[in-house]
Amino acid sequence: MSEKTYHHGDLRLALVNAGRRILEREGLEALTLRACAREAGVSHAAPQHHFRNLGELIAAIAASGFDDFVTALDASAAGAGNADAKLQAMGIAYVGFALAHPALYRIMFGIVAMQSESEAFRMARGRAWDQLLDGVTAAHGPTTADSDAVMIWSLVHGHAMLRLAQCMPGEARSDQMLRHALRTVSAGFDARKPE
Amino acid sequence: MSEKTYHHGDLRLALVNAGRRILEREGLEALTLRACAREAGVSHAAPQHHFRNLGELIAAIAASGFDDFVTALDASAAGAGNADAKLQAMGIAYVGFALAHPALYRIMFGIVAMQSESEAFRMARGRAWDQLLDGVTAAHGPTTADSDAVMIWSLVHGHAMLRLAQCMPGEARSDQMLRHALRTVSAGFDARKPE
DNA sequence: ACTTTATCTTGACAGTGACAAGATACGAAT
DNA sequence: ATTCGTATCTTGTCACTGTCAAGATAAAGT
Repeated sequence: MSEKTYHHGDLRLALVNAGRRILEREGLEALTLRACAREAGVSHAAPQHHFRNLGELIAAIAASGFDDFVTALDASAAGAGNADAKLQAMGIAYVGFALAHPALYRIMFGIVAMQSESEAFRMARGRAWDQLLDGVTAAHGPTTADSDAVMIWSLVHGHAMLRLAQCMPGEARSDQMLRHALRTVSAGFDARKPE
Repeated sequence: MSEKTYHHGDLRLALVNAGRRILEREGLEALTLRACAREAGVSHAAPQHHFRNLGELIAAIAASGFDDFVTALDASAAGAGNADAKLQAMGIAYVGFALAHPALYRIMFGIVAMQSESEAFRMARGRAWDQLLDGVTAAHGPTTADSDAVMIWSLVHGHAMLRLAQCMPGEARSDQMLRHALRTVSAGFDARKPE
């Protein structure tokens, strides 16, 4: 739909998708309002009526990214066995998503989206957090679930960011190092409650 | 020195310091070549002769940030008792530095500096990593020190980034959550080797 | 059918990074 | 000490950006 009419139909969505395409194809610095407008086939000022400024477009792209993110984590958890295996699988999938969509991932946790007041962005990000919290609760109980979830989130997020920043010594072994870290966390949780 | 002569004296350093001042005062998006030139009191094209492009200036600023970073971590470790306490103190100081200099910290781990080919940046970042590796080796032995160091780095880096992105549920308790995480990691390490 | 409103276009403006060409002053060689 | 080469800084320019304003077009409501 939305072919050559004067009114686009759903330009808002088209701009978000155009932005995501640009991100994958050319990276962060190529993501400009005008580039998105070009990619969507509209004039340079058309986005004004759907996003007050560049930050809001970026926030919308980030929200769209979080939707896919949650979907990917869900799928990985569904393919695993017990609760602990699900949590480990989510950790692997978390980093996998970041590595597969580096520019998008950076935007999802960047300042611009954060500083925007987009409610959709906050909701989408909140869903990701809830999903992680559920996974931790299922695997290690609700007692210190929020602290534990923050810890695991920190671990996988930090791991992903460091790899994106090419800080990792021994890039080849980094997948193995991630599994090592996830196992160690699990051991730390279990060591705490003798059970 | 370097008052009102035509030749500045050490414009390169002056630009880096100007950039850091702008970062602290106005944040990331205010950090432009022209703004640094203004802050240093030179014309808009003066930086060309010291940095080929904006990325190289940013890399130099990031390198300067890593220098201070290493100094701060060193100081925190010096103030702690045994090796494990030193490592914990470094973790706290790590996050503390990120929270105290959010814009600088983002640049230090951002794409722009990473994509630059600045050798000084890579060296400064390498020193930070070596310092962390030494701390882990001292506290938990050299057997899996690199994996363990990657894990701790991921944890504190992720924790810092998530707090900068205001992702933390319960901001008030996040310091406590950090200590919780550092203790859990330590417990995980110890649980692995029964000793 | 007419009006109102939302959407898109065209045009403009200041600010940016980068380049080129000219001005200035330091340093080295004579 | 003078001269010359060169590094440094300035001025001017260009394409590009985000944002605003005003006009054109089409959809929706009355």
